[in-house]
Formats: sequence, C-alpha cells, structure tokens
Amino acid sequence: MDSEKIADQLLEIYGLLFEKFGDQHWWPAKTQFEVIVGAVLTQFISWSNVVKAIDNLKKSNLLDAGKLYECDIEIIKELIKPAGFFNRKAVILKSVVAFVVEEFEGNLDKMFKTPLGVLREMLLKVRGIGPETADSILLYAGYKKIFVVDAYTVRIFSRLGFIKNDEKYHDVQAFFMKHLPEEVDLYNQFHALIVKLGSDCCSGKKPKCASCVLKSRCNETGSHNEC
DNA sequence: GCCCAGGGGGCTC
DNA sequence: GAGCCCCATGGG
Repeated sequence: MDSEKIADQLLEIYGLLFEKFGDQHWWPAKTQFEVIVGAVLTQFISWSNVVKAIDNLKKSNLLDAGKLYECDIEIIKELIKPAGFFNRKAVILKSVVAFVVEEFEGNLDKMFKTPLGVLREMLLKVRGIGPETADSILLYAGYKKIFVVDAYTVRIFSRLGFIKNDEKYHDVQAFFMKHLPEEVDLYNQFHALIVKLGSDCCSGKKPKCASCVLKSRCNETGSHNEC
C-alpha cells in the first residue's frame, strides 16, 4: 500500500472515531505538572483509579514539583494508594520531581524549552519512565509533536493490517508520525480516541466488537473477541 | 471471587 | 534480545 493511501486511511479512521466518540479533551488535568503526575500514576491502571490518587495529592496541597520533592516518600505512598503499585510509583514520582527540580529548578517552561529529542532522552533515563510515559508527558504536558503509542494502538492497528502485532514501540510511533500530518492537536486527539475505542470495545470479559466502529474494517474473520 | 486496567524494570537464559 | 515475573488497588 502506498504511503499516501495509508495516510488517507489513517485520517479516515480518525474521522470515524471522532464522529463516534467526539472530543476527548485530553489530558484530563488542569496543569502541566498534573499531567506528569497522572502519566506516572496511570501506568497499567485505569484512569478512574488515578483520579482518587491525584485528588488526595491536591487535598494535601502536594501537586507541585517543589513540594513533592520535599515530601516524605511514606506520605506520598499513602496518598497515591488508590492508583495501585504505590511502593513503586512513589519512587518513580520522587525520581521525576527530582529530575524537574534538579535539572530545571522546578520550572516546567524551562524544561519544555529543551529540544524535543534531548528532553525525550533525558526523560527516558529517569527511573520508571519508559517510552509511553515519556511521550505522554511530552505531548500532553509539553505540547510537543510526538505520537504516543500504547497497547491498544498496537492491538487495534495490527488487527487492521497496518502494522505487525509484535512491532516495536519506536517503529509503531514512526509509522504514525510518517503518515499523519505533523500536528500536536491531531496526535493528542488520535491517541485519546484510540484509548477510548480500546477501553470501550476491546477489553473486559465481554468484548463489544459488534458495536466497534471499526469492525467493518477489521481483517479478522470469525469471532471478534479481540478487535 | 475473579478479571482486568491509559507500563516499566529486573532477572534469566 | 526475548520471555517471564513482579508491582497492588479498585471497578465491573
């Protein structure tokens, strides 16, 4: 399939998803720092679990890089318990705020003025920050032109025949960034819609692929147990 | 009671 | 470098 055709198809799918689900208003956070905290806390956890943890941090007036940097880790653990894996995530949060405070004096404007590639590499060196979390921070907190890939992206687009199901993160990301217009808003909305589609149609005990907006495009025959 | 959720790291081979 | 296992809570 030629490149132009792939681009058209991706935009067509984007259009279908937007028509079906509408504006997702991602990231559901009020500040850039809240996006960063949310990106860490949502690792392998549904967003509904994260909301409580962020709320606890807000109530304790700790949703701030400097304050979290100073805060005792045991207090952080207690507050973020609802988001699961709290022992590990508290350590990750500490690592991230240490990075922001020690490298950029806690100033996110300064942090996001760092060239994209350089900042991405720096984030990936922070303990607990992998490609998806780094890219979520760059796109949703920093408004950087970087496409976020997650498990749903691979699952859905491999089923649709665009990529292989064992494709590496960077290859999937490169695929989307090659074929989509280079627009932050499009990257933002497309990833959010993919997650919406994935969590609505392609997970849980009773997959609801009959209602999946992309069923007609899916190249799987027979049972649609995994879209 | 059981399964799954908006990942990532460490270990083993 | 691929394949496992672990992390832990909460909603359906």
